[in-house]
Amino acid sequence: MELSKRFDFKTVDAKWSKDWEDKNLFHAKADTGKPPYTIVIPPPNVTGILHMGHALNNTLQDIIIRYKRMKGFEALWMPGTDHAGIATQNVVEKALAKEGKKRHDLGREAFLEKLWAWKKQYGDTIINQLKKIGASCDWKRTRFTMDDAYSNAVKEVFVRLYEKDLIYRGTYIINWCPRCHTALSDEEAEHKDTKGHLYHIRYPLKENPDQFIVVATTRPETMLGDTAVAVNPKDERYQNLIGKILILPLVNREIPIITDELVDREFGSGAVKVTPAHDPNDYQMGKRHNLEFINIMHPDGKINEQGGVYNGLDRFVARKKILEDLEAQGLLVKTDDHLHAVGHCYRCDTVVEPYLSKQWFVRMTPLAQPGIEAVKDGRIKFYPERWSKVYLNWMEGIRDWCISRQIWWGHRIPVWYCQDCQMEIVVKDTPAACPKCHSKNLKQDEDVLDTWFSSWLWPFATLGWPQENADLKYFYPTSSLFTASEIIFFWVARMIMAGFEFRGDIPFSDVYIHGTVRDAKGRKMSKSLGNAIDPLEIIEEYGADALRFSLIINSGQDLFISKEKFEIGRNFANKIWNASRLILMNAQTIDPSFKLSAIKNMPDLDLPSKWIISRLYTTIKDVSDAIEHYRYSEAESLIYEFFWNNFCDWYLEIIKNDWANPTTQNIVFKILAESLKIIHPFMPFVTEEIWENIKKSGQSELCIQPWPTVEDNLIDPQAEKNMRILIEHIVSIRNSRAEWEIKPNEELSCQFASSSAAVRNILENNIGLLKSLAKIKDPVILPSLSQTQNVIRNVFEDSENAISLEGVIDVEKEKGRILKQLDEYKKAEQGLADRLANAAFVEKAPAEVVAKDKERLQDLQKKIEKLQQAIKGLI
RNA sequence: GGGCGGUUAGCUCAGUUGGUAGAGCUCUUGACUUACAUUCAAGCGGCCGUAGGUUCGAGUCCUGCACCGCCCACCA
Repeated sequence: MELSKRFDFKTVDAKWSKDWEDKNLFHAKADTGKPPYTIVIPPPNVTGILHMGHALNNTLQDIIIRYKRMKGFEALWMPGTDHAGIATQNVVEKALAKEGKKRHDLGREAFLEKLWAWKKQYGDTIINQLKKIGASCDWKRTRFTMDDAYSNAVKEVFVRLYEKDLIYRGTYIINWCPRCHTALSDEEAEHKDTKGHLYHIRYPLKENPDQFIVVATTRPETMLGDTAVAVNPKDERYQNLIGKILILPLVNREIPIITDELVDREFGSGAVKVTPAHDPNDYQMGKRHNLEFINIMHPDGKINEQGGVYNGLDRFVARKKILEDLEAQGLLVKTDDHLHAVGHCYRCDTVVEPYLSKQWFVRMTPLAQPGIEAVKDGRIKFYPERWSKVYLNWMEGIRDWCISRQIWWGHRIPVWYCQDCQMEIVVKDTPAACPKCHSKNLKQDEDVLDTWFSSWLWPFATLGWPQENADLKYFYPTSSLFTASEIIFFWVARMIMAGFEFRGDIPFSDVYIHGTVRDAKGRKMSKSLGNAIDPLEIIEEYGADALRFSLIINSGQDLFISKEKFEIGRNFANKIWNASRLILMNAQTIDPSFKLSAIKNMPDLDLPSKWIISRLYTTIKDVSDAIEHYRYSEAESLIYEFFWNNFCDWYLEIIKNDWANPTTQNIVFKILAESLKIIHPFMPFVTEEIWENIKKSGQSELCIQPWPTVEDNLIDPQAEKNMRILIEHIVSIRNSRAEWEIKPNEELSCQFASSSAAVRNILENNIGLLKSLAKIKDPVILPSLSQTQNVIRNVFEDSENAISLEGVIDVEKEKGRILKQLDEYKKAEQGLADRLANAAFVEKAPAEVVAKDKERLQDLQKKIEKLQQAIKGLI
């Protein structure tokens, strides 16, 4: 048994990915008798490759699913990908554009073929990348949101909601992306603060063209569609103008001055131009006042024939031209700088246009109700808890969801229109004839559904719904969901609604919201900014374990990542590897039946062994607890501290000369084995590889080993405390050695001085350890400098090797240090004394606290006394 | 305009029921001690953003303020 000199993660990672998959170790079956634990992956888009956010997201899921698997759950992690409607269509269109083609050149069918080819390629790439980071998904179950079975679920849902009158079709103002040529939901329009201008424009009165009303607008081009001007009914300034007719400049349309509560008297001029077809507020006003709705734009954002001379101009070109024309006519009063929120397409960043069009909507208010209650009463919990507030705010003010998209890649809306009687037929499968007039002249709706209209079914559609099969019954509801905060509205909230609507229950009980991965400057990582660190590059250079460990240890809140941050993971993997090498080199006679619990209470077991065993189980306990509470970075810190600082830096050093002892070998070996188990969820590859070399013959892979159980008698707080005292003294001896340069062959007598008999006892019982680790023949315990002086004087006084203390100690430096320390002690002493003199404190504070303070005070006084002596000795 | 998060060592961050501040990196000093230089030993370095309040005692609880960041929102 021997490990190679270096941890060769490249071959090791690939080897275990393959082994786990070949042996089907992550396949979960229904009704195994074990309790189920289920996670569904947030399906990555098939647009491209995995980024750092995916690496984080999937590592978090992998940690808990590996943990639960080892804990004895039937752990299912459902993998898959999302067709990501607009996003994917956009990237394929871009690729097509390079060939100088547009999607309409190909036609719908041929274009969709291209998309499926793309999906095949990138879907596979993404799955492979997930495997590379070590994701222990049930790969045989890999789903895609446009699989046949999945599409069936989508259609089922559409029909059901339609039949309950929760889906309707209507003409409303929606967010329109002129570049993607499609409607967007409210969530898909990202509002960004944008520097713009507020233009003040004169609209002349019909009865007297020399009289004006001034309106303020940020989008002057929309005036082509104005059908009124509104003022607040209480605005004194405009009382005499209400009801009068204006002549709309450039267009010469007659429009009335109306009143509406919506108008803010303070803003701008207090008069608003009303464009019912191009602004959501104006739309409301238009409805209220029965105004005309004039659509002035083509779907691509160019002005249409309603725009008169501006016909054919792009909206922004038209804006410029209109301003010039108004200026020329003396109608542009002034232009102010103005910061305002402008909606942008979340997929292509084009400025969205509020646009009047006929779309399909889902009525959300009735769906939201059970989802609100479930979070309020704790059936669904958010981690961290504060996100539940964000969720509830959105749910309580929810608005109807525009679900139709004018693109080709997606689930086609299952609605047919009879061309003869205009009947609207909503059914899952293509109808043969119109049920009303029996016409066969039917035409399917051209649109597809919002990509989230399929994603919101993910937790149960992946398990086979609408069929009530064994998987669904066993694995659903799922256990936890891991995602980023950006996705709460798009996906989490809607999954909860779908869960209740179609399964009558929560879809998952815990929602863990992790931070966003940013660069060192705090900017979001993105391809366009060029600041993205590719997880695959990190894997290539440092290995997947290093990537995982480093990401998680930084994952408390948002992550500020630079390349150097991955060194900690690389170094830790290296440490684990080398410690294992050392152990395998030295531990040759292992008793397979050896148990730590059996020897733990052996009376002659040395303190360090008692200590490390206790530390191991304390760590196991704390790590388990941290994982259960979604405190992953804390779990890693605990592991790191235990394995590196306790096990490697202390225990392995302590037993350095004791390898021949079979008990030592057994202990070390067992501690390594148990450590590997708890490290495995975080760093699966390196631990699995080492396990391969230390496991008993016939034992299976580490990833399906049981999680270590903690028996309370394995934890020994007293041993941990004693060892801490010992370590403190060893450290102080090391330091003093460095100061006084005592040569190795010099004999020093051993003297213990400690305020506490218990401590002295510990030291005396471990004199051997003190000697070996302090690396001098007889160690000197240094409670104070003066005492040390005495020791040294006593030893060397009569000897010809006597050394002068002044010669080896920098007296001034030492004095300075002691004075500083003395000062601190005195301050602390004063504080404590004051407190103890305070009658209220002694009376009100818990007795133990008072007692502790008294003890501390005595301790301090002793220390001060010693230091004062030391100072005398120096002078 | 509303809501949320942050402000602790030069940097990145821990700090879980309030009890005299912790880690990693950086820097400085020492060690090539054959498991590991992706290492080991040690040192330097903090009135815990600011002003108040509660308390015997506040990084920790309450209030105001400042700065940074995020989310939501129909002031055109």
